Amino acid sequence: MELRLFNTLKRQKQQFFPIDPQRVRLYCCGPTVYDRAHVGNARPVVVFDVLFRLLRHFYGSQHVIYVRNITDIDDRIIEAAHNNNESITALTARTARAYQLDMAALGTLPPTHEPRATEYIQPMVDMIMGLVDKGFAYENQGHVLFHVPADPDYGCLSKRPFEEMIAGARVEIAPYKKHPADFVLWKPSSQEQPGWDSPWGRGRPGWHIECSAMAGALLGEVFDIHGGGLDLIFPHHENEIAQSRCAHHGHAPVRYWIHNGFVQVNSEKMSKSKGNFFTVRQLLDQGYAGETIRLNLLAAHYRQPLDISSASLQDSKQQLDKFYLSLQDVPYNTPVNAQIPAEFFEIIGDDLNTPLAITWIHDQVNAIHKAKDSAQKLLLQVQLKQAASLLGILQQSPANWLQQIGQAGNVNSLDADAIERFIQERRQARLAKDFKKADHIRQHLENKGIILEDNPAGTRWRRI
RNA sequence: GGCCCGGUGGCAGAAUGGCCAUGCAGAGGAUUGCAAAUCCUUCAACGUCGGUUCGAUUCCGGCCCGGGCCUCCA
Repeated sequence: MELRLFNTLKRQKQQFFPIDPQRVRLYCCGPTVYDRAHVGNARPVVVFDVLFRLLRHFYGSQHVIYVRNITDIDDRIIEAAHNNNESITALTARTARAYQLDMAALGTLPPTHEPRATEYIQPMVDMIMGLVDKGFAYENQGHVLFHVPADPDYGCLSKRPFEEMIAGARVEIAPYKKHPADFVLWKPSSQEQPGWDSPWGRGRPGWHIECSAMAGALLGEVFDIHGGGLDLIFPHHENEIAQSRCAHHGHAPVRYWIHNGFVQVNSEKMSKSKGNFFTVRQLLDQGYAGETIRLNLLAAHYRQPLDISSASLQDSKQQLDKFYLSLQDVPYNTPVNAQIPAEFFEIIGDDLNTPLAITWIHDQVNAIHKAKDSAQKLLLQVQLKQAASLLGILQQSPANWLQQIGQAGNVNSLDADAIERFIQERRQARLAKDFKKADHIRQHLENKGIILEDNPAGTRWRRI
């Protein structure tokens, strides 16, 4: 399989070659755990999960190392803990756990490593010391700053001309900065603020250094793929590159940078600061299955903006219903020699074209319905499940989806036993040619969100 | 002010220099005791003005509109 990825560094698609096929390494910027994750936060996680699955399939699951950090020290955390009247450790532990549960609900695999920033303070301090020693950073008034003009390659990712970046820009002017673009590696902490001892006194790390330190510690000085949202290109990833390169013998730390577009609400970026967000948990509580949310997040190409709404979620749910309907009655105990068709890899390998992959699924579903014999049908069904596993969907039993999980907003109307009793009653009525009664039962169940489907083998039910 | 994206049928959303995307919705039909599911047929789009070309939704340029980054942000 050929995997091509759009590399932000080059602004074009490039074929992916790992540095070491035995150790394919990727890093994704994880959450700052001060609050629940909203749907926009979930997009890169789901996109990266597809990439992770694809790489595991291709290189072998034990040969892919995926790191996603948890930022558990940050000024927003300090503030939120203060507002909640809660300790920082309690807040971050609670929020990190919620994050893991929310992402698991979306069907994402846990990353190989999930390092916490507070567990990597020493590597950060070491890295900062190295930068100071080499003349890329300086201390001033208890702050340690990265001196941007010292790095001639600064701007290689965001492609911002250095001078123009300053002109008219809203950069923070601080008295301790030599240059307006210099950014904080380490800052002093007051008595109330959390802090760690360092050569520059008690303090805490700046925002960007943690990713450099954790990626360096777990993946090495140079690794394969680094991703995150479009909004991280500047300044976060630009600064990360600068720090890592200058600390690590001038080697660019990452070969392929990939960035996802935003989840939008009414054509505007979903963001905490705008307040136009909803959390993954809220959608789950409204009865949308995690798999529905996941499919919705994969319905547009990852670099395109993606509007999410009750209509788009409903559309995704309906598609999953349709897919699962085609997978009913798969005799899974029958051994099948099936492989994912090459055309599917061509689609998904072309910069993760998930919308086209979903179209492929529709085609496959259509072929299943038209299959001439049961052996061919089974082959197509197994292929479908295998291909869908790379997208992280369609892995549960159709009955489970159609009667429970997929219809979570409707599971309380009638329980399965009651439905079965109605079906038996209707069967008797039909045998007696009492169609009026049979139709009455059908209508009664439909009013409760239960659809009955008669077929030669009997009657099947599902929720809608 | 600087830099960067995008504008496709009623909606969602891909690909593509010349012919069908696909899904939902709509119309008609097949099937069904009635349904559901499924199948078949069908309608319909490429912001705008120029340029390149035998031919452009697709390449180039201007314009209009929307979004984003430059401050925390996935």
